[in-house]
Amino acid sequence: MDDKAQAIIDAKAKVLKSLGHPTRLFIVEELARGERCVCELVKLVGADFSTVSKHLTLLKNAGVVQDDKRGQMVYYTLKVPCILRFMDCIEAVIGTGSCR
Amino acid sequence: MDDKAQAIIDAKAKVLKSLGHPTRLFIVEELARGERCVCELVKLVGADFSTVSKHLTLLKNAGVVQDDKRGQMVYYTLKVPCILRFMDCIEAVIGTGSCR
DNA sequence: CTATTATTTGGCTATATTACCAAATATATA
DNA sequence: TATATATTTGGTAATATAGCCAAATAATAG
Repeated sequence: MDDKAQAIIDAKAKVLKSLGHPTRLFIVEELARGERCVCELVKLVGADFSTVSKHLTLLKNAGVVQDDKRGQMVYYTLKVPCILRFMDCIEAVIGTGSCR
Repeated sequence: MDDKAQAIIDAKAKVLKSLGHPTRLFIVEELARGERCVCELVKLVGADFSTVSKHLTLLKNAGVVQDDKRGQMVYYTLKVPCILRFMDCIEAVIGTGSCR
């Protein structure tokens, strides 16, 4: 397998891995219903603020969510709603395809 | 969140997590092309026999692949081909939905 | 039965992940 | 400015993961 193919596999795996944790998957499914601030997610998840924040950072780094700071709150939204339709969309997440 | 909802999230996360490793994702994509024995996958992956075997066991436990021993060889196949269309199919993987 | 091939399992080490607490930062309000 | 709220960052300990080697199993060939 060449470097490029390997890089694509790695990127896809990273996205999948980011979704492969109960808390993060829960967050993604919650965000599928609309944007949420960190504080709302903290309440829903029931974990420490810092824990939720780190999960969100990881999801952001994977390209799954994006944040928007308004005032003192940070609102997160699903960057790729199609992630709920999924494998079809992994290519789009990593920018090598389109999301239908 | 009640226990049942949590169990569903956990199961989905387990599937996603199983796919969230480059080697395992590679294996899944290779199996999408047809069944392969462990020895073939070992050659393709380029890792130790035991390493590949463990990845396969993990994928099997996640419900993503199934094995079939014929003679001295064990052939693996994708249990849910729709995993390549994906999120749509996660429900099917854990038996709570259908795969189109 | 012995040797060979295919695969899994056990053991071990290095690395990564997760979660919490405490501290730092940023913004808004009194 | 002092204070409160929202969030992130740093530190740390417990747990989980990944990969290799060696040994155990299973099936086949001779």
